Amino acid sequence: MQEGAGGEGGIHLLLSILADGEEQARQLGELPDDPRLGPEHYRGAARQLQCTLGKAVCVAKAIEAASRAATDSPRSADEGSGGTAAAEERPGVCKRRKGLPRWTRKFRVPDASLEATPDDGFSWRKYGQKDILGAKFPRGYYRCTYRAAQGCHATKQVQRSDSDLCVFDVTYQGVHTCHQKQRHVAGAGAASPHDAAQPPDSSMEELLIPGFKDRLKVETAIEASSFRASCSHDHDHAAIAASPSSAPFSFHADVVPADCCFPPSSPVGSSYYAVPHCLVPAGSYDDYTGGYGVRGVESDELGEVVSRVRLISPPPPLISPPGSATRCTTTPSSTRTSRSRRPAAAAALTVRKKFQG
DNA sequence: TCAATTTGACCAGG
DNA sequence: CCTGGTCAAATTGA
Repeated sequence: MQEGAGGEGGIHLLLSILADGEEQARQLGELPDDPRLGPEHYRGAARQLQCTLGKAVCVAKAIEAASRAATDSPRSADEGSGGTAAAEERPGVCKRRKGLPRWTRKFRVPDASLEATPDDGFSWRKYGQKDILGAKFPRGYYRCTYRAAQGCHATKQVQRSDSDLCVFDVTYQGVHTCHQKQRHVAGAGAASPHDAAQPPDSSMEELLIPGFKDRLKVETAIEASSFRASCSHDHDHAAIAASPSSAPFSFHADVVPADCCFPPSSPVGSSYYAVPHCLVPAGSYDDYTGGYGVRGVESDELGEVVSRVRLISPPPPLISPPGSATRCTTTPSSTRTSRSRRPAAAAALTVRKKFQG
């Protein structure tokens, strides 16, 4: 029941992008005929317009795909993949979600001995942990608490860095389609829709956590994103910056620039350049497997894209989760509803056990 | 008692 | 065949 992914929200976004494009075209037409500006000046404006149009195409495709998906079987990527039995019931269902947008963030804690794992403001439920070859620390697997209740397939993987015990690598996969209220960082500046659990903007922040406090209870609604596009003329990439400011973590967080803004430039044609990173992870500094593009976008991917479109578009009606006075979590059984009791601590406990033992 | 986490097993991809 | 991702029964704890 992913309600109308890419529906009205997507339309709004599309209209917004088109309006931007119209404005950019107007500005292009009004550029002064000044020989001092040089051709690059005009090319830049043209590129910007091209970026915007590319995004519009992507959003439109996403909307189209979403409407198609709504008429087809609405089953999402791994919804209801109940282990062996479910897999047997649906041969061919892939447990892994290769096509989903994926991006990585780094979280730094001030003290390596701290046990907590990064909290990005969303409610996650741990569903697994695994020792990874070559890694000193196990990787924790989390999925959205509202996976069953709201069909949200966002997941994340948390792994402590080998080289720096203060650093956690968090890999997000899929975007939140749920309506959970997202907490944001207290003391981290103005509330922002920007979210580490959403695909990153063009700056690919690395997040620092100077005051690694336990979950704070500041709630904020996901506001309409200013979702503005920016074109990198140096990279010939289009990227979207979803109101880059502070990330909504439940501890004080600073954002520092990372060293890389885009996926490595790939020798692909102009159609790839047009890949509006707007709707895809703009690339992570060390991991990017989305493979999105205007061309070859698969339906599942589009579903995620559309989901994001819905999230970032004019504020969806924020449905308070059951008992939302406190944050609720729901287990995959879809019958459980209660406050998260041991947020993120357990995984870290395991890490500590490993440390100690 | 209920819900979240842990952990071993299963499965698919490479 | 190895590895990573997921499932689900068992365990934990409020």
